[in-house]
Amino acid sequence: MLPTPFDRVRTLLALATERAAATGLLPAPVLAADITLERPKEAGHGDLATNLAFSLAKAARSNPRALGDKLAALVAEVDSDHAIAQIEVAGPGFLNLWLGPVAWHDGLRGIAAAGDNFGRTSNPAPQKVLLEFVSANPTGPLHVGHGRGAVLGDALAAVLRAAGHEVSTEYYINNVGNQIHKFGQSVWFWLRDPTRRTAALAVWAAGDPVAFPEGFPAGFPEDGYRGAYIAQIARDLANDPAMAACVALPDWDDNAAWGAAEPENPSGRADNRRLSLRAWQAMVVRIAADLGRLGVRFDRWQSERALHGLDGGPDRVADCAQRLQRAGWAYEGAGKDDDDSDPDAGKALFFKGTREDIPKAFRDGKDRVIVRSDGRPTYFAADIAYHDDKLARGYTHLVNVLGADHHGYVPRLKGVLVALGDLRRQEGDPNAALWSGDRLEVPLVQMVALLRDGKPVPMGKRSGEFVTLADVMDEVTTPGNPRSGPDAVRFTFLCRKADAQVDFDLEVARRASLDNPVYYVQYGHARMCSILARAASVGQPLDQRAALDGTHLGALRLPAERDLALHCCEYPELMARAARSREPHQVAYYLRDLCAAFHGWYTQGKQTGRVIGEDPALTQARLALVAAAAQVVRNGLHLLGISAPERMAVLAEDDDSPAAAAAGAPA
RNA sequence: GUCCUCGUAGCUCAGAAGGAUAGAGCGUUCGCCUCCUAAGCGAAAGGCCACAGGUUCGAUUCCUGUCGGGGACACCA
Repeated sequence: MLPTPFDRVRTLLALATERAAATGLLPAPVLAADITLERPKEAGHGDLATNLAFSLAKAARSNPRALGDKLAALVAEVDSDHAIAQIEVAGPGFLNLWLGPVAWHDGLRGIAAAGDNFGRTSNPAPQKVLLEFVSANPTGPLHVGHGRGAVLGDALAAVLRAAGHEVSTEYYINNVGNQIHKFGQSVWFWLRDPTRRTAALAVWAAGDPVAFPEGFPAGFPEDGYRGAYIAQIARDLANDPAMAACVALPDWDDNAAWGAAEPENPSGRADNRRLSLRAWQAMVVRIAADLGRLGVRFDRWQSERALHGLDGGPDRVADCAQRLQRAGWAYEGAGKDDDDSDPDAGKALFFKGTREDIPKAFRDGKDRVIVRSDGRPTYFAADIAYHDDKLARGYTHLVNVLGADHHGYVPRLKGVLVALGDLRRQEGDPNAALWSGDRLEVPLVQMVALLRDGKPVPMGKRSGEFVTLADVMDEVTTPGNPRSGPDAVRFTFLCRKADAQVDFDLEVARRASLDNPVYYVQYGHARMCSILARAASVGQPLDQRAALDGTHLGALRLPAERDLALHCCEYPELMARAARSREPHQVAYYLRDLCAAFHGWYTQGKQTGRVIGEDPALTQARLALVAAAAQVVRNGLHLLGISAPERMAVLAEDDDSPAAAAAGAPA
């Protein structure tokens, strides 16, 4: 594979530092991978620039400019191919360099040769990453906030894979506990009263989710789930013969909150249990469908029930809790529920997350309960077992994409990894070093504020009224193009870094216009494709062979052409950066910038000569450049899970009717 | 109260392993299609990078504090 100009220059600079080290100018050479190279914003600063002389000046006991001069001379010595046409020391000590034709020509040839794989690099030190994201409770449909986490996680997985890491994705299903209990109970309420259910569904169908004239139906469980979807699940289950026995029961006891801790009543009433099971499974199916529509698929769905051994197999949650206690990381103690009223009550088991030997960044503010005084394990206990299992499976990096409202949970989880490491050391596990707080990274995803035409869309889970991810995709999809909705949702989320709050304006996302950046990039790709198609239709199709060989590239003379080529060649650089910082949004910004560079060159061509012209060599050279740009944009869009259309339908004219004009006029 | 996070152009946001004159879109103003998509391009205007200290050759970037926006502080998940 042909090196990109970036790789090539890095190699040369590294060679130069080797020579410098050999002559005693530097104490040690620099690795190519450690050299930062950038495309300067300023045209006069060369094609590429590096701050290498700054970073080495101190070690060389020299000043950056003097060192830069020497490095520049050494670079010229080692550059036998003339990949670098000119190199100069500028400003306080930057090395600015201009590329020789061979360097960027080879870059373009490399893109043609790599094709759909351009941007994927093999990594000398691949990380084994387990990426957990979404993991929303299966007690309700996904909303936009989940959608953001889904898009970010999915794009991050793609970026990491492209950068040569080994990635698995997982969704953790919290199918045990109080929330599942409430959820099942809520479904049960509607299931056993068909009359009221039908009436309620009619109210919802009428369009107003909270318009119950007499208030929400009496007897509905306190803190139950009040959404219409609950009644819909009940309706779907109503004809299931297995549910019949459940309907007649006087009260609700699914015991979903249990682990195996109470042998007297280990599993609740079978009929209720079956209902809960059906209900959350139905929800998981719906969640998976919504995610699938968004283009998000998981390698694995991890059931919390399985960790508890509720579906057979060992109870790994209890096992972890016991071992932590044995190792001195958990203790039985008194908490707030521990009063005099019930002397028989057991003691809760606390994880000692406040221990001084936990590094401060991973230390919790207080000890947390992992097994309640009644013997039921908490969510935290299950998560301990889950993360223990993740590391036991050999992953070197655990990445959990979490909503920012869960940030308080992070230190506790990292503290647990420290404890598990110590535990394994005590047990003599040779792999104990794999367990440590810094194995876990938690990119936090900020909230999404949903707007419609600049005004907030009210959301509130308690009232049962909230806008689902599916609703948003529906609203943002343009008729005739089912991909448009998911494309717009994905790109909108990827246009923000994760830890910034985002306003998602339904109107803007639906609009096929410039304030919707996905159209800008897709249009760029379509325009490139239509040029290539046009060339073929006028009898001058791109000569693939010549593009691979770089036969005609010498005909490209404009600075804008070299810039565009170089911009394309930067794609793998960008990918490595995005992977390292876990920031897929960088890809979205890169694509937008690349398209802007292309549009600029294209428009300039109306003066300086269009792509398809009289000179066959120049035409071929420009077509090769366009093809390379199209390849990169396509690869980037596909990486982000967004379609890259080859043509886009021309939009209808704006509505210039008097009514519209009047509406926009000042009053 | 403790902790986390964000404060960059009128608006929405990029940028930073410390580096050259801080960028883009929208909005405003002025230009550019006989043409392979004007869903585009060029230009102008718009900034004490919240504030105050510190670290050093150099800070919008790192550290500390202050002030603002958001969030978290359960035997919920």
